[in-house]
Amino acid sequence: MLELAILGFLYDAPLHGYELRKRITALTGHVRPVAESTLYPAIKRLEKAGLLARATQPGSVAAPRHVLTLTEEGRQELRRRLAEPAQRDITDENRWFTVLAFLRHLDDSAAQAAVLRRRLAFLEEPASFFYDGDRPLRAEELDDPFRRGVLTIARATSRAELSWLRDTIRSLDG
Amino acid sequence: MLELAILGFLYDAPLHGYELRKRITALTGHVRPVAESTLYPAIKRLEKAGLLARATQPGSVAAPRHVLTLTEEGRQELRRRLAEPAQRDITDENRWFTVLAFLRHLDDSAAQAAVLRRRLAFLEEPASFFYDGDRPLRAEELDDPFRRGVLTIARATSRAELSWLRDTIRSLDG
DNA sequence: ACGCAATACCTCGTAGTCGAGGTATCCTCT
DNA sequence: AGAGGATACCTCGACTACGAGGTATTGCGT
Repeated sequence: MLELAILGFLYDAPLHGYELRKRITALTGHVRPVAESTLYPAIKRLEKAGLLARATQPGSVAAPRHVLTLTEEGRQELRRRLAEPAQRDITDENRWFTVLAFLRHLDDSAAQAAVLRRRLAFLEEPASFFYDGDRPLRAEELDDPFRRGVLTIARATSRAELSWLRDTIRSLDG
Repeated sequence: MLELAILGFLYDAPLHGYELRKRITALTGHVRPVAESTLYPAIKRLEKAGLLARATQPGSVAAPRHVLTLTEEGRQELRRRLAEPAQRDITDENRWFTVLAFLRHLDDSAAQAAVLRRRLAFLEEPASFFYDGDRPLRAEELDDPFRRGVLTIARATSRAELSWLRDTIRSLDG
């Protein structure tokens, strides 16, 4: 998820690590903060894998900056990760939002629609958080107000997302 | 999050690992599956920390079961984790839902309301996923349909959750 | 002159997570 | 009789992530 965000932000323009960190913090930081000690090793991983290159620039403000640029492999890798997300990236909302934030970088609208359809299929599966044996429980059947809240919130999200997905898939297809 | 779920399920009744796994899979598995190789070490950690005890029972169906029971420290620890969740548990929806799933185990309704108020405060902060400099962008200002989707969905979730939170806090206070 | 915040990057140890694989029992279907 | 699936638990190596801490520069306020 972090690597996807790095690739996604660099796809638009070269950035140095510190700026990248600010963008990632803005994107997902209020929900899931990213420590510097997670970001810098991730950058090194991607560099080692040949997905990005760094150019040291004398510090415009303070310490020397390492300007990071995606290589052609890096650009391909982003498109590949967007076109074929892991199942995790489809089901986990945090990861899914990261995919959505960069999905415009897929230039093929059929490929974009295919990704949205995977999320649609996931949301259309009958799933609950709470079961009576194998039978999913509805909010109304729960005594616990907090568990009822979970289902109420999840249902509202699901409804909003389903209608957005259907609209967007229709407009990508048409 | 995993440890919280283990403590939460065992708070109600002793279970063996395999059954615990099924319950956790039902609770959060459709979003974020839990591998066995994550669960069993987690059980051992909790056992080593004195939060749970295991009793080997001759296998009723197959291999011998290790029935897991919370110790008094374990029960206290669950209540402590529920009463004072880490900020992560408040902001990350996956973790938050796990807190909610077991919040009924806090016997003090004022303490329950305090936890809900932390979530309320978090949701009431103005935050977006996308910024123009420091200014949070609204869905209408975005050209990108996918990013617009992120904001649309997040806004629907937030609205549903805020109204549920306010209602529930009111009924806990009253 | 001094401290402090912001910029910018880094290392280290620890801990959590995962996939792949292993072991063994019992039951059902063929 | 044998295969396969469910039950039930485990190890191992690799990777990712985190907090704590470190380094160095620039600029602002007092």
